[in-house]
Amino acid sequence: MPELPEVETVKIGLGRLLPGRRVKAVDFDWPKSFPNAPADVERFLVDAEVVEVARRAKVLLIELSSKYSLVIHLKMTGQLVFRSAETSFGAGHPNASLVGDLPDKSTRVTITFEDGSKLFFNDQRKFGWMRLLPTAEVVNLDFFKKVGPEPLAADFNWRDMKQRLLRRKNTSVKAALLDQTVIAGVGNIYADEALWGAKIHPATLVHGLSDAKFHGLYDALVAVLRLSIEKGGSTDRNYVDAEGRRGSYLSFANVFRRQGQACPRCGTVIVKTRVAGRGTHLCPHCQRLKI
DNA sequence: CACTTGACCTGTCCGC
DNA sequence: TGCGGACAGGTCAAGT
Repeated sequence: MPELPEVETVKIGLGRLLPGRRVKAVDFDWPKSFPNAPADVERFLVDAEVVEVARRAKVLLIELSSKYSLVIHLKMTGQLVFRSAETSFGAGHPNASLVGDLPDKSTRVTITFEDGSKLFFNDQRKFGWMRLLPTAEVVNLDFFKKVGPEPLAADFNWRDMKQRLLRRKNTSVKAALLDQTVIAGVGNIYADEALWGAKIHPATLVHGLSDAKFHGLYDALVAVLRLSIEKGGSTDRNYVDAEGRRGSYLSFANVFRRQGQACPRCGTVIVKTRVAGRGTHLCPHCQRLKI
């Protein structure tokens, strides 16, 4: 669920909150959520200071003064929520967190800083993970070696996108968009939204797309990602920003989870179906499948 | 090699 | 009301 815009929103939030803070203690219980040896955590995380927060694809990187970095993937239900020592927004406060008292039963890792503030890694479904790695080795992770280009990079254009997608020419365009080795950061929400924007049926085979469609898909994807970042990401079940607040993008969505409602463009009822093994939302009039 | 499906988890919702 | 099963979605491993 956290896709590129959600992870970017968390990155921006943590980038404002964490740099300069020094780690005092780390608590974790679920080994899969944080598989590092306690001795390494003691040596390279405790007493280290946060230098910078970055993002690549859907992965967050918290760079530390120890020359190690925390590499974090939120997968579907992961959250990174920061609480200052005195945070206590009452219910009804405009900045009230959606998340209650922490730690709670989905808290997998708690990082306490010297000033008493804390960073909680919550993950209901335990698919997400956090790893402590030498910063220099991050680029050597299989994931980083294989992951595709950032769709919002200044030098990424529709021709690059066409070329990348054609690596999966015999599969559906939706499956190709979701493939992180093709393009980084696109997940189910933004794949559906971009395909609606470009008037392409998600099951269309990549090799069946015209240049005009590739160009339109690029424009639609970039537009939807930018809009969502501007809105603080999606308002979805588990996603919250670094301060535990919802985003508002989903209220701007045109098809995602809008089955049964009218297509904003033509009024046809939006349907939900299954493409590439995923729940897929589309307008049967605007996005016709032609083989 | 290209492509598809299942596993990893927990919580929620739907039908009987 | 209780209960089983489908579903949610990111990624990797295993299967075709």
